Amino acid sequence: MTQNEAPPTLDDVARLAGVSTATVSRCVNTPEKVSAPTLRRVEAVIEQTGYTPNFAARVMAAKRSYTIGAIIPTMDNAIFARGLQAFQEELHEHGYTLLVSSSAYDPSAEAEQIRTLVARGADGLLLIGHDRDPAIYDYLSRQNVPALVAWSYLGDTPTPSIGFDNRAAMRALAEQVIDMGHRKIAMISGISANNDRARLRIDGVKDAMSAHGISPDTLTVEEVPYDVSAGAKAFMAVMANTPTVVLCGNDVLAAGALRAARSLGLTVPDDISITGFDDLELAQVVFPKLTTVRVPHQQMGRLAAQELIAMITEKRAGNSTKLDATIIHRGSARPLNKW
Amino acid sequence: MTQNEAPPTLDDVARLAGVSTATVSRCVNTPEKVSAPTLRRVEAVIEQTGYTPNFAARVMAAKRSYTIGAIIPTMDNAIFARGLQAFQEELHEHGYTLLVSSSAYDPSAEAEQIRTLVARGADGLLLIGHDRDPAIYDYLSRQNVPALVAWSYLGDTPTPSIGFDNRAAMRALAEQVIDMGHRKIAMISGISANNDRARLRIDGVKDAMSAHGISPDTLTVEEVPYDVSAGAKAFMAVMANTPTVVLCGNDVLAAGALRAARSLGLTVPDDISITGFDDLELAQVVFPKLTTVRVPHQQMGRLAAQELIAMITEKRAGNSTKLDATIIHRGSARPLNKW
DNA sequence: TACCGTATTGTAAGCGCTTACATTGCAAAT
DNA sequence: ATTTGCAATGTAAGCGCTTACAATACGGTA
Repeated sequence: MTQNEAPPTLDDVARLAGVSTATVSRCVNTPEKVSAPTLRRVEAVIEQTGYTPNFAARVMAAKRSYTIGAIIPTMDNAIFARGLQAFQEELHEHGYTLLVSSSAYDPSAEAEQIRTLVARGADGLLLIGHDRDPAIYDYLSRQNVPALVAWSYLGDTPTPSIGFDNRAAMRALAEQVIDMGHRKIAMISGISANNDRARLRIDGVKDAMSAHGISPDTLTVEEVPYDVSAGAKAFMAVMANTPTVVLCGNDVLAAGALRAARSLGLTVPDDISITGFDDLELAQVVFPKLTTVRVPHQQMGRLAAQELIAMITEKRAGNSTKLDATIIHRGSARPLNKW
Repeated sequence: MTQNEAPPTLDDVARLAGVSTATVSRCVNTPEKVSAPTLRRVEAVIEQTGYTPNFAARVMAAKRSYTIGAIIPTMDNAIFARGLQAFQEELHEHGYTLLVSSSAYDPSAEAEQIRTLVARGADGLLLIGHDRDPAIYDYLSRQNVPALVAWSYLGDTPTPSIGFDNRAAMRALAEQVIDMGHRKIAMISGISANNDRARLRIDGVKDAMSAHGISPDTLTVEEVPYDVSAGAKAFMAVMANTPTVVLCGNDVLAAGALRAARSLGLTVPDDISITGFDDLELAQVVFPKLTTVRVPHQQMGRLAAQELIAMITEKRAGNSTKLDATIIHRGSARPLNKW
């Protein structure tokens, strides 16, 4: 059995094809610079030996890895999956590879992952949200690694971002709910520390309340991790204040709230309205289907990839783009009709 | 502003600390071989310069990357998320980094990803399921990269695996359903081509039918991609044969089936029983909660990590482990009471 | 006092690739 | 026939690190 042989190197290929290493390298990277006969001969040898370029060596010599790193807060639920999928596809079409790691919403884990990805030669980084130690941005600029923030658009940030206005989106949803007659509002939010998305969504609700003459102080907020059971538990907690609507910072939390409501014998939306955020597939799986905010995941992912690649190849600062999030009305919220 | 400077290298550190490059390398990798004063001095310089070892250079010189690659069929739904999370955690505790990529259930994409990960110097690979071109296994053994299969345990495979017996698990569930009196059975399966898990689950149902004197030919099978809408559509299709129970190859498909049932005005489980597989979080979010097969995701992930690390460090063939999957009864299936 | 073993550090040879620069060959221009 | 320009190829210098081996220093032993 063929085994334990060292894998073929570029030198091996060069020797077997009777050309120099430079030529083999050209065949692999810039075939248009090689004459047709030579190219054919070299490719035959590559095929026959099963040669694969050694990535580490390539990165070292070229100082370019064609690799983009992304650090997302979690892989556990689908929040980032669709956007990341689109990001990855777009990258792939441009010859880049995506390296993903998850930080479990832990800032220091995130910092470590960022260092790891940079050390691995990532040409650029995708980060989620703006909230993080400024030292990280310093480090990145010192290492000359372009970074792009997604999932959150803020006006004037030093690091460019492709995202939507979490605050305005949540405000829009809250205003519609208020227009339905709801006044006693509760919110189940993700943990807002180090998470601008969560924080801004809470702010958005308060904005809507203020704008409609409802004191934001009357908002009951429960902050919990983004998982179904936590959402259910939080629902129990906020119900102590007898709200008529529970706005959730995320569909996963809303799914938990829905489950808790059912277990309390409450019918949604007749007894209580519940809304989500993100429009994950989950939103249409639960019953009733969730009224929620649709986030342009795919578009965000694709644009982020394009912008990041442009930043890398054109060696320029990135441009931010604000995308629109839209309210989707489904069955989980309805006008209040008992006064 | 400090910018555009080349990041500090090991040579820089050596010069600033007044030692040789070998000593700096030792400080980083095997500090116990360096005298305390030297170590202190070097560490101070590292701290002060913000030196991070260049990963590519390290891999090249050491021929060891402390990186494990995993190629999963999809990140789109949560099927592999929990297991992978556990895998990653266990790896991390041993100083390894995980590189994940998804093949979108496409064999040739998978093959490409495998090559990519090997070229990147992965010390070992985690693969999902056994079904793939033998040439891939050849390639891996030629490149001397250990691989481990997860999510499927088959008796005597050349490539070791950590998983459960998909066939037996599905058979067990099917037998319980048959014991409930069901005779007209339909199945919504994932695409079985190149997917032993899907295939074996179908086989498991047929086994159960045969064992109970029901002709396996009467099983209606609909194969669709693993997503909710596909599950819903497939449900419509299998209902043409008026089954009393629809076994789904996966919770995601079952969630789709549930949704379709509701849209047809059918009550689950009174009008029809539906079961899932995997026991994802989703299984408890839908209504009614799914009767399903619990897969030991976490345990599988952790064990896989341990075994793979052992294969790498001890340079030995891997051992397979068979884990147990258990049936979880919740509300989506019930005994047939109308004869 | 001469010698040895051990602990610590240094020297330098690669690891497999890319790429600036040098060389070669040949058709077109003079 | 000589020169020029360009396309194709080769030469060789690194990229930043690890590690086998060599060198050194120092305490202990005979």
